[in-house]
Amino acid sequence: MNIKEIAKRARVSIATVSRTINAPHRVRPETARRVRKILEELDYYPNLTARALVTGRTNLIGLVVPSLVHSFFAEISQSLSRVLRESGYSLLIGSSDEDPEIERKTLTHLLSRGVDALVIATVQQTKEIFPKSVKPRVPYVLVDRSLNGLAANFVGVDDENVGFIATEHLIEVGCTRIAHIGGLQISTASGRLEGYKHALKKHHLPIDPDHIVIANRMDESADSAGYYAARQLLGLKIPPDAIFCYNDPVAIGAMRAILENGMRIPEDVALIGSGNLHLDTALRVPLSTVDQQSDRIGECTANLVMDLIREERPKQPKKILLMPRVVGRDSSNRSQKN
Amino acid sequence: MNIKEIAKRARVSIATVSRTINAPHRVRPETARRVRKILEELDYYPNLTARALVTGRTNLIGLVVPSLVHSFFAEISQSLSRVLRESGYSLLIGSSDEDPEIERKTLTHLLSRGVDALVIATVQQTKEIFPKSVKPRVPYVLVDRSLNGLAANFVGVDDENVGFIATEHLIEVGCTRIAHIGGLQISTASGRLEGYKHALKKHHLPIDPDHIVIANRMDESADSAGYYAARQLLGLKIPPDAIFCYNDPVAIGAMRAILENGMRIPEDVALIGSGNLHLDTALRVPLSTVDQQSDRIGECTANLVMDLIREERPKQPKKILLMPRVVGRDSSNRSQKN
DNA sequence: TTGAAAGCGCTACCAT
DNA sequence: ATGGTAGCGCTTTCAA
Repeated sequence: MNIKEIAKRARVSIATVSRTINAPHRVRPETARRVRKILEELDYYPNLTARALVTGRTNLIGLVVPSLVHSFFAEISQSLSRVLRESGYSLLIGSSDEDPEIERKTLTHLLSRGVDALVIATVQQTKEIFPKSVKPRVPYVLVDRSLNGLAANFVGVDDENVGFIATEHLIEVGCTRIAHIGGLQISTASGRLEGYKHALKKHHLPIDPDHIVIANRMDESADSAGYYAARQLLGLKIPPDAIFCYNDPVAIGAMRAILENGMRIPEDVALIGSGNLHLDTALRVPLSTVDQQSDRIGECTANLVMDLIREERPKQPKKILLMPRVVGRDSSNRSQKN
Repeated sequence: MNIKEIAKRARVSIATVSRTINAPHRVRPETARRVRKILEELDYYPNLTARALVTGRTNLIGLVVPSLVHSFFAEISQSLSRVLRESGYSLLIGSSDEDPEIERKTLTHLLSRGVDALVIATVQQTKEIFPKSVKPRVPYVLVDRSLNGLAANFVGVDDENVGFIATEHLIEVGCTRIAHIGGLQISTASGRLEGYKHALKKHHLPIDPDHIVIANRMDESADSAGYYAARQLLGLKIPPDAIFCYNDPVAIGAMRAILENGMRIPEDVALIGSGNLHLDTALRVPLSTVDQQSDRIGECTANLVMDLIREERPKQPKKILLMPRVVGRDSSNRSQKN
């Protein structure tokens, strides 16, 4: 069923059918009505592939995330998807499985598909996120993770701030030997580490290199990475009395290690993560965390993306920083003790 | 950058360029080499929209899930995405937000986009999942939830079996007053309910209507639905000593209600859910569950979908049933007591 | 082995 | 207000 068939049945030209669909005001009401009737009778839906080919716009937005299973990215995808859908866009989702190589291939593929814009939570660490000379002809937005020295559109939180308020929170509840389980070398990890150090300095607490451990994975298995990192910390001669974890999955692994070790949370070791996942409250010990407004990230990104598409010529990249916020729960609740 | 430009620079016709890309054996090796060189120099990637228009195949698979945030569907999406990507397909994902109306619109939209096949975890309850007379011209596969009386391709678990083995597990650990918090009127919910009853009958336990409560939501907020349903059960004169929950999110809510009520799990009330979510082990009480092999669902679906696309003429619909399996954890571990 | 050309379904321009 | 038609970038005959 195509526009030609409709035209034949309605005894008008295909141009008129097209206008009835896309610019009804340019068709005589009576004609439009007749065409519309046929359209409905035959349950016609335009072939969006053909439309895309001629207009040069697919109404497709490409999204690349490290993992769909990680709630944080799932939440972003969900809200992004909702807002875009309401404006007639569809989401072409690719998971990079935390692999830079897959991410690059996926980006190339999405570009080849003609997406109107790209949204990327990158796992790459270099500025050249696109394969050499694959200059994206479309606007793109980085979410959650930014890239040092790359002036790109960005939506996320200020990670140094995340690290700072999380650490300061632990200090405020009375902890003094605060460790950090960090992530790999990406912006979010280094930002949070900086914030952590910054908070310690401000409160005149020493920065002990032994108290900083890097978890070697941050995807679904961040859990076990957090577990081993925490064990390492607990094995120190003077173990920490608090741990700020890179994110909630890491914190969940750390929680397991601490409890297995016969220690109590928060009495012996207080714990805070980041991301504010849905299930945080249902955990062994309800987990304190830093809320990163994942929904808002999705919404803001959707709106930014649509703005970018509408723009004629690329403007100055926009950075949208959302405010992180500490959500205190049992895992850091030492108020009774201090 | 298009095929025409390549042809000009390589001093061949566009047909030859096309053949070099799609059927190299039909081009003289020397010519092919020359063309390929230009292709690489200019970093050419074919316009897949144009290709789709002429071939009639987009290499796009549409996926509609009730929610991306629900880990179970996220896991399916992830594995589906991986397998399809490896075969050159992309996933066009739409979340229906548990709303049948949005689901129908999304389906129409995806069809309009020309997806080669559809994968649907439907929230609809009638056989007519497609809007009236929008006859899908493409194969589709239902996952997780089937539809009574609709002979469609299906991949999922045998839900009656899920209910049966979950309930029997509770019986085996010594529970006798076993309640069920069920889901809304979809196949998975009614299947599990049947299995629950079946197990009770087999073991000569009474089926008490008061012990069957229906949670009115099953998405992210299934948590709170489970909470209220459990409170209702705990308020009975003789409260149950075990609850089989429709799924893990519901069980998590029930867990909260039980603990808040000052009762112990599993000593006072044993608990089992379904879905085997990643975080089950990290919960307040590690949750017993029924594993539904979400990864395998994704993989099987991907393979089935590709088979269906390759088929010339639609064959008999295929039903792929995976074996559910009880995963016993603390929440039902009453072995010491019995 | 290669090239010319039709045509996928649609939009957009120009003409009427 | 409507129709004719070029052409988006590609694949696929058919001819040479």
